[in-house]
Amino acid sequence: MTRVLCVAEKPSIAKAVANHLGGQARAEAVRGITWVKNYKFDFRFNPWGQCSVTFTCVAGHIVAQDFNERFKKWHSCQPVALFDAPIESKIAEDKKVVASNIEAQARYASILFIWTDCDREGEHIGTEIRDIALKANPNMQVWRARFSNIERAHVIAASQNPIRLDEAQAQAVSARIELDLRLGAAFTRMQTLALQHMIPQQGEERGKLISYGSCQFPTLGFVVDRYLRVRNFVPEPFWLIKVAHTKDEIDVKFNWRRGHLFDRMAVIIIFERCLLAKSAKVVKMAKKPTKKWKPLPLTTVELQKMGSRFLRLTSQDVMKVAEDLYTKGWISYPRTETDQFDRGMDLQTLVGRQTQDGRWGPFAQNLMNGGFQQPRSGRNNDKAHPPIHPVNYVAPTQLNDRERTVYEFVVRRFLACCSEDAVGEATDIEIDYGSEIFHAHGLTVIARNYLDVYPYDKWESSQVLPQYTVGETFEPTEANMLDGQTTAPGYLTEPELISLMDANGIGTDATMAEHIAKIKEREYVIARSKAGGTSAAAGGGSGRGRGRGGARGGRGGRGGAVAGQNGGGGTGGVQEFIPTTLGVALIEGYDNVGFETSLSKPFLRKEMEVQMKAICEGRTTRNDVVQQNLEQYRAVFNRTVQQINVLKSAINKYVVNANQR
DNA sequence: GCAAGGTC
Repeated sequence: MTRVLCVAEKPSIAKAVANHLGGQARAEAVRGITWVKNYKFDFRFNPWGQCSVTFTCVAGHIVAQDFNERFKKWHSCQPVALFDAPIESKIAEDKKVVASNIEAQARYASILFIWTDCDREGEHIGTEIRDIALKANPNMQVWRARFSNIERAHVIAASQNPIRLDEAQAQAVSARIELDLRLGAAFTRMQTLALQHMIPQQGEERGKLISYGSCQFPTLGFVVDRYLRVRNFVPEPFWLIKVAHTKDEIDVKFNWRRGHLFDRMAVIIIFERCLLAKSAKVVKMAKKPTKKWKPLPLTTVELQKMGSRFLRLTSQDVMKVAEDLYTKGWISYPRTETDQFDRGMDLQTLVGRQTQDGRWGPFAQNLMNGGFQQPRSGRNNDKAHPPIHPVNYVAPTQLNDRERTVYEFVVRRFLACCSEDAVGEATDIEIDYGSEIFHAHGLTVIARNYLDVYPYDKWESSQVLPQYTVGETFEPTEANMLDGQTTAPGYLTEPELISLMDANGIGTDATMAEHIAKIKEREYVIARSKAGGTSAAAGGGSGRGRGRGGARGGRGGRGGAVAGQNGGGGTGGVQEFIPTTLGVALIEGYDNVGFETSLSKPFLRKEMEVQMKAICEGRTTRNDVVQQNLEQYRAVFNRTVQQINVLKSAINKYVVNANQR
């Protein structure tokens, strides 16, 4: 019988697929690792006939790249040499057993069938698996499965239609790996060696590590950018007009269509015109049905944002907890970009499992009794994993505090997705008063629907507005000219930072939390709990003043010290980030080295993403991209070394001065 | 003593 070796990217996929293909596949243990199993079964693949199958897995990348011995030691060479020092590939230390398992299994098989995730990294991991297998058995045929979820029929279809590895995608990843390694190591060594003697440190033998990474730096850049905007903020006065009218014993407040103006004289003139007009005329009275849409299916990025906003956990903690819940089988795979459920997925069964709960059971039961609605579909599909959803029911007593809050959130979100939009009635009234338009808006919530199970969204009825008719005139009870001023934005919060990283392609859903943790660890930023923290279910953004002034903010924070030393953070509300003196100095230093795009800006990472796509589409090659980027960064590198005093003076300005005080 | 990416 033909022997086929199947290899998935992770244990969960191997197990799920093996069981779909092989019924209850026999799981053989692998010496030295508990989490890899070799599943054995017979299966008929159309192209190859009846086969004896071994289904195993790796766990992400198996091959690691590093500089060779001669360049590994920090003082063995100039940092700039790392731009072209030889790089070696070898089996990662902690993956040796995984690799030898593949070698051993490959010796008995004539076909290698790769089941890594269908994304770029998965394609590269596929080539790693192939290289290891072919070394042990050069005669193997190599195939790959194309699948986008682990639903039974889909998996079986994939098993019958093997395709080839996509070499271009693997090459794109290979370019990323080389660039991240060379640039990360070169800049990290260079700036650490040049600057660390200026940074005070306590106790440690070696000076502080001042790392550079293509994701760390833009992440820090976002924090510093916001910080400078807060510091440089200049409040700006504005003026506005408010009108009130009492009808049917209801006090109606009308807001000015223009919002507010920054010109006092203009407002005075307009206000006088209003007063002269004496009476106001109703120009619009509309009642119309309105909805608050239920949330989209849950992605990783959204989970992290909601976690740091409502669950009082950092993004890294949310991910850690979600991993645990996944490993224990309570929720689905927590790393996904997909916000649409597959049409074929049996969601009702999953809803049914939640009916036994004391908190949301009745709501779930209601969905089972006919209230179920297909979830909305977002625009993203990573073709590898469904949105995050509860898989099995687990009682709260079986979980620790953090697990309980994350599980509760995942379940409530899922039930909300399977429920109905909230329904309300909006009332809009517009009046003309002295040729100015003022409006009042009212909302009556008619059916809360999904809101009953999803307390993280707020939608409340406002005061009931009285009945007006178009054309009706009245004399306002009150008309006032008020003043105010724009207020500074707050420091960058964790959900805001995650949104920025996501929008700019900094890191992946699985790594964003790590980058945030890293800039904390490097002491580029400190996190603290935002005063007046967000209660478990407060609304989204606080409606802080968003006047013209808010958009200002050039560069160059006057004055030295930035953040205090007590970086507690942890309990309380949302985390907000404040750069340390070191963090500000690094960003300002690189901005002042004055290369067209500073290392602190997200453009470079975006550009790399664009080039990776070009490799995938065959418009360029791996080597061209690597060479061209190295050349470009080498210019920045050389210029930075030449002008190292620019960086040093930024460090002086912030760090040294701050410590003298 | 460097990075970012995968996952356990």
